[in-house]
Amino acid sequence: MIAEVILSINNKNVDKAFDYSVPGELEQSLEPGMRVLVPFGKNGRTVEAYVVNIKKETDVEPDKLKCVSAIQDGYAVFSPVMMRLAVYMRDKYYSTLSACLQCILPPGLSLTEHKLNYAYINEGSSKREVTISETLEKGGKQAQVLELLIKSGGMSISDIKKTLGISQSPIDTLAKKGIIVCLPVRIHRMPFKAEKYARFEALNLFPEQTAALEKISRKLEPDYIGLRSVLLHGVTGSGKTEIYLRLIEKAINQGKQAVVLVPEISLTPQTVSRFVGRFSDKVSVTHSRLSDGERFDQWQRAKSGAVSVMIGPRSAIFTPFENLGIIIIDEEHETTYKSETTPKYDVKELAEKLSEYTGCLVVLGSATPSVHTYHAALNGKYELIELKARINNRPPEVKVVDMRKELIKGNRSVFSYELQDAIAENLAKRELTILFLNRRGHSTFVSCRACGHVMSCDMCSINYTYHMYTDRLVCHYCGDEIASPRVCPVCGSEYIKFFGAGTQKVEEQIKKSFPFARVLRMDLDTTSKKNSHEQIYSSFLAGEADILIGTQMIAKGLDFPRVTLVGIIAADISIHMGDFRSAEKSFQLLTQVSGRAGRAELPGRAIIQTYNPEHYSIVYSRTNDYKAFYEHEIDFRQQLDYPPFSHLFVALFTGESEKRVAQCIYKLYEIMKRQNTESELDIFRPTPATVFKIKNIFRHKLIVKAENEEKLKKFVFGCIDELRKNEDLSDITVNSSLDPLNIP
DNA sequence: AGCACGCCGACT
DNA sequence: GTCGGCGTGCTC
Repeated sequence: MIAEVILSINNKNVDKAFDYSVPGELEQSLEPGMRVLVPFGKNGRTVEAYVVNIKKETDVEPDKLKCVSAIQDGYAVFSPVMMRLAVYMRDKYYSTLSACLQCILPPGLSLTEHKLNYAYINEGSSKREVTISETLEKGGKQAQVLELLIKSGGMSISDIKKTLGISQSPIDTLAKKGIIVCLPVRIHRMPFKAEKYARFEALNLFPEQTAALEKISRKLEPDYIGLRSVLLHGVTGSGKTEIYLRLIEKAINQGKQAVVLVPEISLTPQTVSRFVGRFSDKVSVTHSRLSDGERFDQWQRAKSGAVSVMIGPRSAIFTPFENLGIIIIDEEHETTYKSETTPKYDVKELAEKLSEYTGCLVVLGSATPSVHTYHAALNGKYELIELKARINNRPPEVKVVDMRKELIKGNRSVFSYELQDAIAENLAKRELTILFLNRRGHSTFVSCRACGHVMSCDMCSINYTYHMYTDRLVCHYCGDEIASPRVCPVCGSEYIKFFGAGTQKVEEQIKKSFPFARVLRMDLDTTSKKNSHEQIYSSFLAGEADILIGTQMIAKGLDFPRVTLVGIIAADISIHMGDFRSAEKSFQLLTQVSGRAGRAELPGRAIIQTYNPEHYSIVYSRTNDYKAFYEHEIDFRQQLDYPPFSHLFVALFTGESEKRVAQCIYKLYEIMKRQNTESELDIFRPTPATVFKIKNIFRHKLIVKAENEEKLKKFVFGCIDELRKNEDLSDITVNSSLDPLNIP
C-alpha cells in the first residue's frame, strides 16, 4: 500500500505529491485526508504531511521509497470536498497546495492533542499530605497549588496558573515529586452559553418576505435543478435575518447544516443572539478572539455533528460539516470577505465552489451590494431577489448640508447650523443621537499658520493626529507619540493650528454647545479594553447617554433601536481616497450610517455634512436609490475599463531602502514591458503607495490591468519569477494581489 | 524549506 | 596542499 502525501512545507519546490509506503500495522487505519508524520530529506527529518491519495503501486524506485512513520489524529481532518477546495485555491490564488490545506485546518489542531492540561492530587500521596505541607515552603507557590487542588479536587492547569498568577514550574515540580498528577483531558471550551440567550421566536413574514422566502427555499428542494446562488438585496430593516433563519431551519429539517458568514466587526452578541435564540445549542460560533483551542473545539463540534449552524468570519467557510445545505454571506459587500494573506481567497468564490461540489445553496445578502456582485447578478450568475419595504418603520429622511455655504455664513465649527438645531431638538425630545465621523484619512492634523508646515511622523508618511485628552500628537500607523508643539519646529512661529475634527474634538464641541447632554464616545481609543465595546453599547441602549459619537464601528453590526437622528460630520473623506472604488465605499458607508436612524416606531432623520453635495455617491445615498447609484457607477467603470470589466493586479514592494524598493519594482516594470509583446495588458508605471512609508519601511506599488484573468495571472507571476532570477530580493518584501479590494 | 554536493580563492 | 564561499539540485 502506497500513500500519496503533501508535505506541510510551504514552498513551491516541494509542493507536489510524494509517495510513501504504508507499514502493515497502519494499512487498516490510514485513509485519505489524514495527517501523518513522514521522514523527509537526506537526514530523514520528521515532517507533517497530508494524505491526499492511497494507491497500490508507485513509479518511485524501491530504494528511494520511505515509510509513513505515524498517523497524527486517528481520523481524516480533510473531507474529500475540502481537499478539492484546496486544489481549487492553489490554482486560483497562485498558492501552494500545502498552504491551502493548512489554511483550511483550524489553528490549534496540533497543539491540543497530547498536552498535559489538567492536574489533580495523586491519591497515593494523600496520606503523606501533612508531611508534605511541612516540607513545602509555607505559603510558597507549590503549597498554594496543593491547597487549591485539595479544595477543588482537580483543575485545568491554565486555570490554576490564572487563579494563582503563577507560572508552570511549581506545578511541574509537584508533578515530578509525585504529589500531583497531570493528564491530557479534552475540555470543551464554550465561547458562549446557549441558555443565556432569550428565545427568539419566528416572526410573522410580510408578503414581500414570504415571496422572497418561497423563491429561495425552492432551491433547497432535493429535486431542484437550476441556479443555486442568490443575491438578496434588501434595504436596512427589511427583514433579511428572518429569511436567513427560515432557510436554515429548512436545511436543518432536511438533516443538513448551515454556515453563516458575518464580517468580524458585526460578530456581536446581538447578531449571535438571533441565531442562538432560534436554534439554541445547535449553533456554534467562531471568531478571532477565541483561543486556538476554543476554535478547535468549535471545529470539532461541527465535525462530530454536535452542531448544525456555524456562525463566523470568512474562515468559517472551512467548517467541516458532513452535509452542508446552505451558506449565507451577510453584508456581502464587506471587504473582509477577501483574505489579505496567502492564499488570498475570496470567500464568495469559495462558496460558489462548495455549491458546485456539494449542491448547497449560497445566499448573499446586503442592503448595498458590491458593484461586482450586483453586476454578476444582472448577468445571471445570481438570482436577484429584492426586498424593498422597511418593516415597522419609514426610511429616514436624509438631508445634505453644503459645508461651503456654512463657511460663507460665518460658521467655522464642525457642526452646521442645521445639525446643531437638530441635536438641540432631539435633546429636548429626549431622543437618541448618533454622530458619525470617519476619521481614517482625515486625521486632525496640526500645522503652522505661518509657514504651512504640517506635523507628521518621521517614520511613516502620515500626519500626526492630535489627541486632546493627553495633549499629544499620535501617529495612527506606528503609534509613535510626541508632545504637542508650542512653536513650529521649522520656522519657530507660535501660530500653530489644530485642523479638522477627530471624535475627541467633536465630543469637546458637543460638551461646549450642549453642556447638559450626556455623551459617549466609541472609537479605537475608547474600545481598546476588552468588553468596552459592549459596555458602551449597552450603556447607550440603556439610555445612560443622549449622544453617541463614533467611527466605523458604530456603522456596523450594532442595532440602535431608539436613535432618531444621525449626523455624518464629514462625508467627503472616503470620496477622496484615490481608489476607483472610493465612490462605492462611500455610498455604502453613507447608506449604512443613515440607516441607523429610525429603526423603531419613531421616524428617523440623517444629516450629511459635505463639501461635495453634488457627488453622485452623496446624491443617491440621500434618496436611498441603490439602482441609480449602480447605473452611474457601472457606467464609470465601463468607460475607464475598471473591474468588473477588467482585472487588476497590484504588486506592493516594501523595504528599508527606498532606493532599492524603487529600483526593484522598476526592474519588474521593465521586465513586464518587455514581455508584453502583444500589448494585451495595461502596465502602469510604479508609484509610491498611498501611504508610502510605515514604520520606516518604504512602499511602492505597480498596477497591471487586463481583461483576461488567467492571462494576467500567468503573466505577472511569470514576470515576478523572472525578476527573482535576475535580482536578489532578500531585502525586499513582495506582496502581490489580484483584484484587491483595498489598493495600497 | 533544508541540506548535500560541488567547484574556485586565501590560508595553517 | 586544505578550509570554506554560496550556486545548483534533490528530497518519495
